[in-house]
Amino acid sequence: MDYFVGLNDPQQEAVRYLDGPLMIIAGAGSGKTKVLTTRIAHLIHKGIDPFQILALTFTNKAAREMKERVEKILDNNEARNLYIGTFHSVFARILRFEANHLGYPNNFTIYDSDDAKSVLKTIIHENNLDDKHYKPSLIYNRISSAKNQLISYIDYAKDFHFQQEDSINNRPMIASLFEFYVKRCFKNGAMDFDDLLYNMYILLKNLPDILNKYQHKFKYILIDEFQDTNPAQYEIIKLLSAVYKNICIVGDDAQSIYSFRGATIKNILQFKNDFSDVKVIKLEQNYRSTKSILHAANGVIIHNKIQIEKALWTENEEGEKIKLIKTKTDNEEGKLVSDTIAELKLRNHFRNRDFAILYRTNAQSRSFEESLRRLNIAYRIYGGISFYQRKEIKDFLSYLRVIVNPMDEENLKHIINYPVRGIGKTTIEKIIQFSNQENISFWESLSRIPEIGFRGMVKNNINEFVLMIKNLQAMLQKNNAYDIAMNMSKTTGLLKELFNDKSIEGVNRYDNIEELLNSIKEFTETQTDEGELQDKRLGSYLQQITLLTDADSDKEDQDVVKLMTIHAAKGLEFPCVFVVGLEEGLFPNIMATYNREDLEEERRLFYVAVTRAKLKLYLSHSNTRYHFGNLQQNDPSRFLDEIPENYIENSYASVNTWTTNVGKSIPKHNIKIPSSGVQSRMKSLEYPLTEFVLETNFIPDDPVKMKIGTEVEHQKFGFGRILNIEGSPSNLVATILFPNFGGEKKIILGYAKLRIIDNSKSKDIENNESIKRL
DNA sequence: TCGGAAATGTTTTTT
DNA sequence: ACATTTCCGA
Repeated sequence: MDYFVGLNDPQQEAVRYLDGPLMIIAGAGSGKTKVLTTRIAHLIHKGIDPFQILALTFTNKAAREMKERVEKILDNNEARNLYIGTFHSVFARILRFEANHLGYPNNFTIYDSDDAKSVLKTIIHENNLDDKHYKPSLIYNRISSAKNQLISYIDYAKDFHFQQEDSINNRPMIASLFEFYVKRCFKNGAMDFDDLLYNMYILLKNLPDILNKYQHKFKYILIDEFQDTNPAQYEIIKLLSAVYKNICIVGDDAQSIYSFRGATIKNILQFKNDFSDVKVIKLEQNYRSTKSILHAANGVIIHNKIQIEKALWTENEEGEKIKLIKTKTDNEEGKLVSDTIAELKLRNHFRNRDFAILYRTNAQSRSFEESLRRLNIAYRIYGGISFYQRKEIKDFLSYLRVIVNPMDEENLKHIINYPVRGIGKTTIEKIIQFSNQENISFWESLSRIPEIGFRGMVKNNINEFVLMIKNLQAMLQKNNAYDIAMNMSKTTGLLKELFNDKSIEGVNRYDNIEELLNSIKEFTETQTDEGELQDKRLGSYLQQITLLTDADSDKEDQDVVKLMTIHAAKGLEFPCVFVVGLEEGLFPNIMATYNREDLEEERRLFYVAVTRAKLKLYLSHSNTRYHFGNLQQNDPSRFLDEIPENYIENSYASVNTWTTNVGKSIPKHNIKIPSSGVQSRMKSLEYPLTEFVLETNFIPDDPVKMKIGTEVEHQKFGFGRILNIEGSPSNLVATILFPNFGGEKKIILGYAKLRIIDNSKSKDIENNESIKRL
């Protein structure tokens, strides 16, 4: 067959080996997508019905691409019938169909993590617990991690490790909150992301008929990015593949970077033991990167202890050495990277789309945005707050969700008084009380207004609201998603409310809603594939929309520089890559430096970053960086030292701003008139040394006077004691213990706003020049 | 009960 | 630094 042309031997073998368990260890850039798609095409060519092929990917985008590529190879419509999607979207589809077996409505709502946290917040308050101690996000993470290990709230309460941890942290109520949360979600007819996996497992595990049905439906199963699956996903896969055992997993343990989401590298290491006669094929030839880049990557990953043995190699050119960019500040880092992009465009005729800037945390995008904008270079940031998380979009979708599933109390409460219609807090409280008392849902209570005792305006307002929702619900059967959304936006006054807001943000919000309406229209009008549900209704729309991410709305052909986290860059490749912020504490992130497992994952993350590059790779780090509005000093990342020296070029630095005259170029007293916010933050601090006196003019002392042991005061951190001073005379760095502000901090004395408090407290007004300047 | 001011939290990564 | 939440006065 001609689709074998261009495949190397192991790739061909991986495509041809159709029956029985197959594990493909596919190094970075080894053509694994090509193998997967060709394999699917080959299966279909061999007569396997596409309806019987299930392929699970990590992102919707990967799924879409895979389908397109199979279509291209086969050059017919057969690929349309494939079951390709993410774990979450495929399972959501199945659950939507089978929901009744679990006692859920078919139109169940999917809660994203914001929805889930907001439900948790309510529950925490209902239990009279402090949400400072029982932080919703923390509770959510605990519950999520339990569900990803298929641990129910009952098991959780008995689980030794969870209980021990909770008790050490003095949070004994988590198990109980877990129970409340699960029951509330169920009552609301809602599943969170983890439920899509957990409930899928329960469905298969507890209902043999259904298990049997899907086991036979999916005769051939393929799983991409297997190293990033969690135990729940793996157990489901084991169940589904138990009859035919035609399971093909593709993964690379060196690229496992999602353990924080419950993924475990154990799955890939365990696969060989869990299935018998596993065929293992390694794809070790890299087609993506230059020798320099690949060798550098290999040189780094070798520092990890836990890994499957493999030797990645390439026939590509040697290429240029990797370039190291050093800067003084984070802004300069942005500037230098942008300048380099501009220069490369000019000299080497690269286009914007050839560049990617990859960072560890979303917060790092700012300086690059600014500098790119200054040079008029088009860019796009991926991740961060996605379109669907915007307030106006959430409000809008809340309405649609309530129409589809009025049992969803969370969304119902969200919209009942928006736009304002005179149903206030106390009214809602009363309704909640009534529903608890009668053991009915919030929505059901709304139809029994006289019994609660509402009369007059309140009664009318509620009745009007209920009638409006009911009218919209009446459309559900006959009308498509767009018709209902359009109708809703008019009858609820939502569109009008936004239209009347003529502020810049208001106009923006209106535009966003328009865009959303357009996307709904598109959803109802596009011809779906036969394999998909031919379901243009609102419920179907809502279920898929929650599972979309930023990357999924990518307009492929835009000529823009791409900015994203390394996590988001997984699976992608770019001619020129900048990996930025390579500093201790940031990357490896401070949170990941406490044990070997986390550090190794961090190193794998770096490996992923490096292997995104095809031709040119730049690594940058900055001496100082703002964090929470404070200047911090960071050492270069240890990962930089791990790159073999002969592949990296150290000389690429902004020498003029870096090595020389650090002290001279910076004003000695970098004084800011304290903002009121800072003052009030100080007020709440208590420190035994001295009573804090509120001051409007905070004049720092000359750092020269500060010694180890000196007691100082910082505008934000409060009082502290200098534990250590190091560095060159022009660039002294002090380690200071701030008992009331999280302990030790490293502070550059040249920049710091510190006042000596054990000598004098004199308010020196003479230095006012620098105040005027600011 | 609303809007502005003050206080507080956030930054590790995401389906 | 920025966003969100809470506080407070009219």
